[in-house]
Amino acid sequence: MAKRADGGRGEAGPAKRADGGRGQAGPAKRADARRNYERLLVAAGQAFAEHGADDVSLEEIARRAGVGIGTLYRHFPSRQALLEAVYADQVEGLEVLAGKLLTAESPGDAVAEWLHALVTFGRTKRSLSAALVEMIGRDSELLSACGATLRRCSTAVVQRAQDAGVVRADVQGTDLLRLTHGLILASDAGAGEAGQTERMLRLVIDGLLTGGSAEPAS
Amino acid sequence: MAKRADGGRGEAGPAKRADGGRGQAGPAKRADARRNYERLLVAAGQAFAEHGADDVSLEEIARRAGVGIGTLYRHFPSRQALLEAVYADQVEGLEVLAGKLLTAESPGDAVAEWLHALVTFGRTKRSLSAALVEMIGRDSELLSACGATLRRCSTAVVQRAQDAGVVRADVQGTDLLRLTHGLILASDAGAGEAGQTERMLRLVIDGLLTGGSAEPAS
DNA sequence: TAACTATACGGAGGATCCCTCCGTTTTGCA
DNA sequence: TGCAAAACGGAGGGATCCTCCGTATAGTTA
Repeated sequence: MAKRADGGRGEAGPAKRADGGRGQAGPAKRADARRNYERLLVAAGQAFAEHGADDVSLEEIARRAGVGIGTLYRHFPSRQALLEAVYADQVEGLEVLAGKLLTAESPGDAVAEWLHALVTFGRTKRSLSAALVEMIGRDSELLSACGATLRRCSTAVVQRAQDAGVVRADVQGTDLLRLTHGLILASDAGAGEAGQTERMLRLVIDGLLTGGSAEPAS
Repeated sequence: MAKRADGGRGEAGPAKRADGGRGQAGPAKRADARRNYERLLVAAGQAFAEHGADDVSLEEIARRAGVGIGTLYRHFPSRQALLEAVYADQVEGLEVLAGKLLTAESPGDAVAEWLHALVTFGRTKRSLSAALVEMIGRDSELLSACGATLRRCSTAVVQRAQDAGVVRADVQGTDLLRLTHGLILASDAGAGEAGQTERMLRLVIDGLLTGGSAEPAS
């Protein structure tokens, strides 16, 4: 537990937002730079999800991404920066997904899919959490901004399903965030076998649907 | 940010309680072993408090304690084990303090001193927290046992002050734990200058005292 | 299309760190 | 005093981190 990272006095600074590669300011990055940036983000996301954010060497991430270690460090000056970027990227991905779900055919299925996405995201986030805790307080603007985004998306998806009458009226968007959070904690505390969370998740979804509150399916 | 510790596949095991050196079972340790054990505990406690539990190399701790790295590893097979031992030791120290406070002259001052101790402890604990999080779920019996001890001590100290009529009756021992917890979070989130927590702490103490609830000192 | 330059790439290398292993030293006891 | 078990201590193998700088490439201009 609590592996990786040493070298110590690396300062790391406020991790200047890492800007990404997409848009915003800057003198426009070169094409290969943007490509490598994306590759690193993907590789890091996978690696973190598999081994935990603290048990992956940056050199392995660079290897997976097919770039040199120097390239990784140019894009992400510190492990923190990479962590933040992965986190922000995933939240952005969720935001995009929410956008699609808001125009999906079935608002009910949209909620289910949204929950699935939240759980998947939450699992990764949890593996990041130990490391993310470190940046709370220092750069918590990023975290709070991402939190706000998630709340907004979740509320919108739920709202639409409620308007369509398929989800109970007394459910709040933020409830989903809490539910998934608890669900993840529960499922990896209870030595859960695979599929365990899947079952619980379905249970939750059934509970959210209108009319499903009287008789729990035995 | 999430430094230290690597080497990877070190397993580390359930960190077999590290037993300490004082009493309990075992074929009685040799004098020098017990002495070095204590030195390491002290050195680790200081080092963790100064640089954070993840930013101190075990070799530095050994150096501070004036022992070889091998000795450190014999006493504490893993960083986790050392962390746990330091934590348990500090809780034990608090327990002893509480015992003394229960026979102190002024029950009111005792509460104040108890709060101070809790804050000091909490600060260290916070620096340990990132690492301790890792062991929650795996070996949470230690944590829950320590938590119970703290609650018990806190309740006793408060109770005595209430019996003496110097602390409001609607205060619970566990309130102090929550208060200090919140106070610490607040003080290192708000870029607090030194003395900031001191001020807040006095404020809290004033609030606990009987009769102090009417006019907040301007 | 060819030449040119700012930008990006890549990985060797120095500095730590972790943890094990084993020869040497110390302690407790007969 | 002599001895064996227990403890000490640090060298060394393996792995990471992060920097530095020569080389390759994308974009641009003639």
